[in-house]
Formats: sequence, C-alpha cells, structure tokens
Amino acid sequence: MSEVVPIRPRTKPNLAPVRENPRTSGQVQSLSRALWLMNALADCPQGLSLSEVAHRVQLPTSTAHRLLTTLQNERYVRFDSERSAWLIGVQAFQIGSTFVRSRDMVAMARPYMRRLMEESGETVNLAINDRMEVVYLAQVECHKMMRAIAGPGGRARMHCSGVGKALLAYASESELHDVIENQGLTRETQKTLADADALKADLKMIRKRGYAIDDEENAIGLRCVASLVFDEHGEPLAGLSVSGPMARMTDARLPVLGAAVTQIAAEITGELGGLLPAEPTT
Amino acid sequence: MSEVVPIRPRTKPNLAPVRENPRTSGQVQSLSRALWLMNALADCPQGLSLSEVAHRVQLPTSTAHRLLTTLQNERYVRFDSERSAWLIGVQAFQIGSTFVRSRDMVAMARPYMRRLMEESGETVNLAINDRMEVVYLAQVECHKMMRAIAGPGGRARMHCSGVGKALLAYASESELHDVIENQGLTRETQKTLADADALKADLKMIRKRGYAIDDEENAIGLRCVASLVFDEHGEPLAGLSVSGPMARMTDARLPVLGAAVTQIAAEITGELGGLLPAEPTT
DNA sequence: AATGCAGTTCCAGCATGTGGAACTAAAATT
DNA sequence: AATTTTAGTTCCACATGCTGGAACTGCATT
Repeated sequence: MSEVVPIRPRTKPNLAPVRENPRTSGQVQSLSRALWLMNALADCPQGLSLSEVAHRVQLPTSTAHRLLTTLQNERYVRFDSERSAWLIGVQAFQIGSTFVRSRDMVAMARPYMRRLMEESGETVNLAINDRMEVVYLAQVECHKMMRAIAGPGGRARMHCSGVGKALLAYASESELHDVIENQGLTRETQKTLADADALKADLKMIRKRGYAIDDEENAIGLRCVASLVFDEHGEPLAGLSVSGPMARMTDARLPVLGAAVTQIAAEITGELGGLLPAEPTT
Repeated sequence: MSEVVPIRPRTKPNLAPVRENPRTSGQVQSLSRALWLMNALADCPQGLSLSEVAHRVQLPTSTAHRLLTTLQNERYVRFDSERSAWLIGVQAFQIGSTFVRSRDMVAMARPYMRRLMEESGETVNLAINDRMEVVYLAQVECHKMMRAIAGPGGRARMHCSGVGKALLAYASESELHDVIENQGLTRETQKTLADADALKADLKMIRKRGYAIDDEENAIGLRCVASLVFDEHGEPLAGLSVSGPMARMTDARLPVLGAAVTQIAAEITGELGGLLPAEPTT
C-alpha cells in the first residue's frame, strides 16, 4: 500500500502552536462508542445479546440499546428476533466491500486466483498488510475436502504466515523492528520462527528465492507458499498465497508451487500496472 | 449506491426548537450522520474530498470533519493524503466481512418466500446447486389442496426443474457440459428437454427473460417458474421457484409469476448483500 | 500583494445524548 | 399460582458533549 507511514506527512505542517491535547482531539463520543459496539459484534458472528454487547464495551444497556437501534435503522446491524441476538447488518457489508482499491484489485486478481487454484488444486488467498498485520481480502477455495483456514476479513500475524513473511521481506527496517519488538514473535507452533535471527535469515532467503514458505509455522499440518504483488513504485501491494495440507504440499511440490504463485503474482502486478522491484541487493 | 442525489432522510438543523417529530425514538444524531457519511463514501470508491462529502450529506464541513476524524480513529474510514480524499477504511471491511459468516440464507429468505407464496398462492421453494444437482433447502407451502412436490432436503436434476435450469443458465461451460454428457439428459416426461440443443436454447431464453419456466418437464401436470439469488460476486447462490398445477399455472399467469419470482429473488439478493449480475451478453 | 478557497481548529451556547430508574415481559424458582 | 430473577425497553431531568459559525492557516490563483 502507498501509506506505509501512518503519519500524515503533508496535511499538518503547521504545528506552530504545540497541540498538547492528547486525548480530546475532536472525538465524537457516541460515534466512537457505536463503532466499538460494531467491533464487538464483529467478533461474534453468531451474534450477541444486548446485555452481552453492553457488557463487552462497558456501557449501560440503555445506551447500548439506543446506539444499536440507531445502527439498525441504517442497517449496519440487524437483530435476529428468533434468537434475540444482534448481528452485523448488510449495510456494513456493502460499505466494507467498497474498501477501495482493494476492491478493484480483488476484482482484477480473482480470475488469476481462480486459475492458480485450478493449476495447483489448492486454496488461494489474497491479503494485504494493514499496520503490520495480515488481512485477508479474498479467497478462492479448492474443491477438496481438507482445506485451509481463514476467509476474507480474517487477520493473521506477519511472522507466521506465508503472505505475512513475504510482505515482511520487503518491509522497512523499522517496520520489521516493530513486528519483532512491539508485537513480539509469538509462537504458534513448534515450527514458528520465534527467533529474530532465524526470521531475518528466512526473510533474506525469501528475497532471494522470490517466494515465502510457511511450513506449519502458523498451524500444524498446514503449509503455504506466498509471493507478492507490487504497485507502480515497486512497493508491495498485496500477497498471494497457495495453502494446503502437508499431505498434498510435499517438499517436491513446493518449488513448483512457488514458481506458480510467483508467476501469477507477477501477472497480477502487470495487470495492475505495477512494477517488479529491482533485483535484491542483499 | 442507489441515490446519486444527496438526499438526507430527514434533516433538522440546530435551531429547530420545535419538537415536531414524536417518532424520533432514540435516534442518535451524530451517529446517524456518521453513517450517512460512510454511505456517501461507499458510493465513491475513488474517494471524496471533505467538502464533497460534507455537501453530499448536507453538513457543515466542520461537523463532517469531526465525524470523519472520529471514524478514522477507529479505521472505518481512511484518508489518502496524496489525493487528500476520504475513503472507506479497513475496519469497515473487516466488520462487513463477518456479515457473510453470520448470514443464514434460509432464515433471511423465509419471510420473502412467505410473501411470494401469499402473492402467488402457490408453493415456493428455495434450492441450491450442489455438485450440479438441485437440493431443496426450504419450502413455504400454499394452503390449497393440490400442491407441488418435494420438500426440503429433496434432490432434483438440473435439466428438468425450474430452479435447476435457472442455475444452469448461469453455470460455466464445463459445468453445463458435465450435466449434459456425464449425468445425461434423462427424460422424465414427454416435455423434458432431453436434447442438448433444445436445452441450450432454453437456457439462452432464460438468461434473456430473467426467469426459467418448467412446463411439465419434471412431472406431468406440474408447472414451475424460477429465478436466482446472487452472491456478492454476482454468482448464483440459490434458486427461488413458484410451482403449482397446470390448472392454476396458466399461460397467462406465467409472465406475472415470472416477474414476481424475479422481483422477490432480487430482494433476497439485496438483503444478503448480493449483486445482480451484469446484463446478459448473450 | 491581494484574493479565494479548502481544510482545520476554536469555543460559547444549548440542543442532545446520557444513564439511573421505572417499567414490562419472560423465565426461573418457590 | 404466586414470587423472584433476569433481560430488554422506555422515560426523562440534567449537564455533557456536540454543533456550527467564525477565525485561522496554508496553498493556489490573479
């Protein structure tokens, strides 16, 4: 994505009078609260009762109720009267799916993803880097019974997913530092690269070979191969991955799949008017 | 999405001392306004400047700005500093994507099916495509004595049922081929389209008119009219049908029923956050 | 320099949202 | 059947938090 730096570079050059107002900087209380409610609901696809949500966001039920009905009016949340549970509504879905560029990218990428799925016979995912976390945008599932995880909207950590490591391999020094130091290299499985040096070595390897391999580092029995789609400045835009069970993702197949993902990712890059980055300097 | 013109549901600028709306039960102004803002942004995937959004929702820029920054805080919207445009943010996408997981098509469709049953007076069915076979998911029966077949869980062949043909009309070439060659066009009645060319011609007709007609092709004395519900990619998700005995399903009624099924199917599509496919090219 | 414009911040004033409490409905317990 | 408990909904006095005009900034145009 273009905004690697979360700070607004040019909009606020005028900080002459120091704004030492750290917290009350124009936040609309009721709105924030409503958003928390939605976040809470999103955590529970099966829905939550009024009191449950209210409790989760630490609001009196009366307030929560008022906010929920307002959200309901605009169909951002819905109420299942049979189970008397509050759920995310259509409108939220509609809004969310226009999540810009991504939408265009997803639309463009989908045919390629489908082709990759057919070639490999495995589930294909497209994901982006959001504040140093992996967010899955789209998925093309394979027909086989045993399939891989997380659908669109899901999140994963950078250091222990194929796409994540691929993205990380092209991240800046400071971003990598953030992941290692602030987020911490949590250990998901025994194979997770929880050691900074091991991770760095793997990233170097990824840059060299052009694709990342996740070998049960995120979940036992799951392997994944990932490569990147780049924007017009040669910056990583998204990661493309093929994932499947150990049984099918054999050692012998990995290079083949690696080449395939890299190939398709490059095609998507091309179609998007992107630019493959210069040869790795390291 | 629908409105190009920025209409606000109802506006009440600050200096309205008149409490002329008794039915304002618990609407949180700032929240509603924020949601309108999001709706406006969702209409423009390429983004809008502050003044543009503000104008669309008829709010002073200062207010719009305050709301937007609050939304930005929770990452429901984001600001592209290069183009200085406001866009839908990741969080909106994430939230929205849980809608897909939580939606229960059958539960959502049922009220619509009931309405369709009442309008038409005939039995209404909802069915999906499972490995190129029709599987009935739900049924709303009419009160009349003589009613149509198969309840939920039942199966039918693609080529000789209303829903099946509707689904087939939007299937891929290879899937159609599978049905014709591998499954074979069994003849259920004299009217069954057991000939590949006849079937293909009928499918073309279905795409053109928007709904399928099963005229005793599955069982003698039974007619059926079917249309489709689509998912967010414009892919067929399920088929909706109205079926009844020849005696009541007269030639004259078919177009009326056809329009009704299509209409209701479209409404279900909407409620599910689906997208009607582009105009048929064929 | 002067003017215009889009975006941002400030702040007084009061409309608006808040949340405790009262109320209702349903379920659990006696 | 009467009672208690729990969950959801409505009410409303109060002061908080929101509003929006105005002032300001930085940038573009004349």
